[in-house]
Amino acid sequence: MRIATWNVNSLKARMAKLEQWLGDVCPDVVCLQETKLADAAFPTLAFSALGYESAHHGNGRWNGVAILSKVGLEDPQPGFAGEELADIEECRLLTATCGGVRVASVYVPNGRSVGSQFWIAKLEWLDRLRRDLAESCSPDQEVAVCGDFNVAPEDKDVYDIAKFVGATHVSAEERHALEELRAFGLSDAFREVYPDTGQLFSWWDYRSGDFHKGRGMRIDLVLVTEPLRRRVSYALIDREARKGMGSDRPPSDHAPVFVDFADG
DNA sequence: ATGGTAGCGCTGCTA
Repeated sequence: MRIATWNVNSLKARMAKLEQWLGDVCPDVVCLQETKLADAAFPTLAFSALGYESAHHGNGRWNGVAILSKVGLEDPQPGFAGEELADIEECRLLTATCGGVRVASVYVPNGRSVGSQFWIAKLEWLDRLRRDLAESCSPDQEVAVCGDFNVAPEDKDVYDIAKFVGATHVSAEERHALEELRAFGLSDAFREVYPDTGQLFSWWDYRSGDFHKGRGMRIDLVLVTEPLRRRVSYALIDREARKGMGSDRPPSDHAPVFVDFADG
């Protein structure tokens, strides 16, 4: 089973690219972030025509998460368990069961700057995700938490840690919150395949030509429980998909990431 | 270089 995650930075702007990519890479399950769509505008039929069931959780201009699946999609849960849909202001979490795996598509708040109210809210959101996971499933189950975490787990996940002094995405508090989430029993599937390799990034700032200068961060993660960790057979950050499609519109600022799991 | 680009949508916010 191939599980992918991609922050598309507007599904409307990226749909043609995504359709091409789905055909090229054939993932079984895809977690999308930053669809920037309301549920009514989500292209369910287009994905259906490509063989994917889908679920979406979005309310328009910002955020928005989705899951596509070729292996079934059951019990979709928008937001945190028990959270009233009407109370959700920012659509950042969607969970569903796909081919026996409990899959979560997550879009962790950016945090903007260390110490800001938005950064504190980011830490609280990560803690809530940790609690939600602990209450709704077990580390013995097959669980994959995939998405844009807006945290680079280690120094080797940024192009030059010296450039990030005092910056968000690398602070001790953010990394601690991610570690606490992982303490549930989650492994960074990408690191099962590339345990030590640096300079492998999933996001580059649009500005200053950072992609072409190799100035990026690895913040898009596939976190899996032990029954899945044992079966990781391959992983890739698809940099090719971060490139444009020739003369038309720009690419997303994120590259898709996928992980392959051997049959259990 | 306290800049820069992209998306949404029409003003400036978010990233």
